[in-house]
Amino acid sequence: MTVGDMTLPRNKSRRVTLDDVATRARVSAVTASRVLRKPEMVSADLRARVDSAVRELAYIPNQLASALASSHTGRIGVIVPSLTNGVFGDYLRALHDVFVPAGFQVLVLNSHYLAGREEKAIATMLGQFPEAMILAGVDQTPQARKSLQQAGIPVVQTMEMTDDPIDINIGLSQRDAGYAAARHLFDLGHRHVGQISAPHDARSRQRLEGYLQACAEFHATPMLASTEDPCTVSLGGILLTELMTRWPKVTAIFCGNDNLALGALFECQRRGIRVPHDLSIMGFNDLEVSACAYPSLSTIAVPRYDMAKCAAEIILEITRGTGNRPKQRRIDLGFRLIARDSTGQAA
Amino acid sequence: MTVGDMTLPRNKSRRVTLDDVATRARVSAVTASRVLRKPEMVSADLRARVDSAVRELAYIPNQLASALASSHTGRIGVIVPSLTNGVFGDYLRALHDVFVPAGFQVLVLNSHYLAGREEKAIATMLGQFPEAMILAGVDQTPQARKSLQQAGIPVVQTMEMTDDPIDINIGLSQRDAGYAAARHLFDLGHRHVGQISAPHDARSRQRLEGYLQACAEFHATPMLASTEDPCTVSLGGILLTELMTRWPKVTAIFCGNDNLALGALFECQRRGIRVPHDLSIMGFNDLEVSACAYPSLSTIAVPRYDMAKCAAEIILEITRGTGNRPKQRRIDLGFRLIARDSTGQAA
DNA sequence: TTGTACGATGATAGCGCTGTCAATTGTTCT
DNA sequence: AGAACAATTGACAGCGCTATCATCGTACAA
Repeated sequence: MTVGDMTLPRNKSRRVTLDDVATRARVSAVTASRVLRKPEMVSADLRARVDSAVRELAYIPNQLASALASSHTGRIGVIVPSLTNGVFGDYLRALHDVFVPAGFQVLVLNSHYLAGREEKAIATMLGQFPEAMILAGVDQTPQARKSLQQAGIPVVQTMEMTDDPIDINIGLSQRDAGYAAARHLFDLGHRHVGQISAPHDARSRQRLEGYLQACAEFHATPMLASTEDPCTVSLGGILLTELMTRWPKVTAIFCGNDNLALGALFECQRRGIRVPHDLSIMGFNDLEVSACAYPSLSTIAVPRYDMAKCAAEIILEITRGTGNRPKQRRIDLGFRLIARDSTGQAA
Repeated sequence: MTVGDMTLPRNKSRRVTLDDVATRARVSAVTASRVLRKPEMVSADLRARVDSAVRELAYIPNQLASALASSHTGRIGVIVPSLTNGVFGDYLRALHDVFVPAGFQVLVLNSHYLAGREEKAIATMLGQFPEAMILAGVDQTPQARKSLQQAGIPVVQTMEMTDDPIDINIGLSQRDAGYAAARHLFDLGHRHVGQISAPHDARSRQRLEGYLQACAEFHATPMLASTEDPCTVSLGGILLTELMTRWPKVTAIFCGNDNLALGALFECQRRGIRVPHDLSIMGFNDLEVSACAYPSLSTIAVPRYDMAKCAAEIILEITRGTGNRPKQRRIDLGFRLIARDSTGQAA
């Protein structure tokens, strides 16, 4: 039997453990552990030995054991209503950009725009002992709120504002943004302004309220088409048709989001409705596609990257820093109206 | 001191543990554990006592400790190159549809189309001790392959086919699909067929090869425009411009994916190029938007939902069933060509 | 030389839970 | 009545890792 054999894992079917690495590097398990966590505390010689043992054995640390022993999971729990919605792409990217370099792991769960699913997702997530939680929206169930508060970790609610945050709240006023979108159309001289939406979440409804407020201010009749179906691009076309059938005089339309706007735009092309000459189309979210559509879509840009980045940085500050919390618990990051070619002066 | 005090967690700042529950219910920790995992093994009396203790203390099991002790995490590791790409929406949905009802938890990590990131993601994931891994693509690094093989868990590579799977392979021939797409254009009589792509992954390159094969068969000159930039809709417009500047005679174009096709379509609208009269556009993936674009986009539909579902079901069979593996390690689920309005006969 | 300080390394004891098997009880059968 | 058995319950020993403190050696001041 060679030395090489001796230092191989004794049990072929067993996973490689830290002890295997330590044995092979002829150091103690503690030292091997230190090489992985605080290399500067170990001499160059041993560090090299351990490093090569790790490589040779293709050792992968057992994070379960590590987390259990250190009561430090290095996990951040994130719950979003949808993974595929372009909005959350930038949002998750920002979280990764901040957390991954800081040595944290981002765990994402999807609530599918359902409060019940969100509550379950929160419970599941808490069972993993995340060091902080980031949520989209502010309408968690009472049960979920209670669990989150008991967990004793930083909790950031994002995407919209609330007067009563669980912990920290970073977002924007969806109502104001909806108002601004509608207002943009009224300011262009339109008096027959419709709205289409697929309101799964409170945020869609708040944007709708903003629209209604603008209608009231301009003494205009609200003209709505909406559905409970999940939001898709083709739905934009369907809702547009529905709206224009009911209110043929519509000259401008505010779409609950850019996907609906895109669907509406295609439907206009299909039906020979010129945009913006015959109909102005306003979107919401400023997805990447909106800028290059033809005509390019006017929309509202929400600071989704910055929102998530801000949330992440605050959590980092609390978690690893001196544990000091931000001065203010509520941060409004605002929004930007982006007027492009799909909206124009009323005839 | 009352009995109530005695049964509260001794340390206020500590999280409630199984021992706290057991103490309060006046049973042993093992029994408390059984009530949670195999209630039928415990008498009704004790079960009730433990249940109420759990509720009163708002006990949340520590999954870390549980997993460490039982070496059964109930987790499925999934690594996708992108979360926002519409393709992976259906894919992840299928995985959830199968795994969540079966009591598994789906952990998703994003490799951002980078082999290095994928290797890291695989390592991270394996550190969580998943009971199976599902990967997109077949081009894992040698190091990653080694780790996966050592892990001794089912590994399913999806989205494309390989002759040398790590374990199980479910997908389709991207090359054949690319060939079919290009062939569709040649069959319509086009002889100047271009291709635009943003080939991050091997799959894009294989589709490109399929295109090149079709070109060779029809004695046509390959006309390519591609970039290393991340794929966006607007990129479709940019690449189309590049292609048509270089080869003005192009009458048909095969786009590496539907996003590029959409961008190309908008660019055509912008420049007054009629689709399909002046230019036929062929996409790939059959995203939701493709069917309702104007004109609707011809494309290749890949069985992304079925692929993931099939992978999930095989894993379930192996993991919980008698451990028997599928008869064949390689499963080709094929693809479908969907001819819509964006492709037409050559003039 | 002796003592002190400090950096590097190791021994030990859990983290919270579950697998295993032993102990206890009650039940049924001969 | 006693044996055999099943149904419950508990004691114990880890899972793989890290926090903590003890130990060792070396360098430096006294």
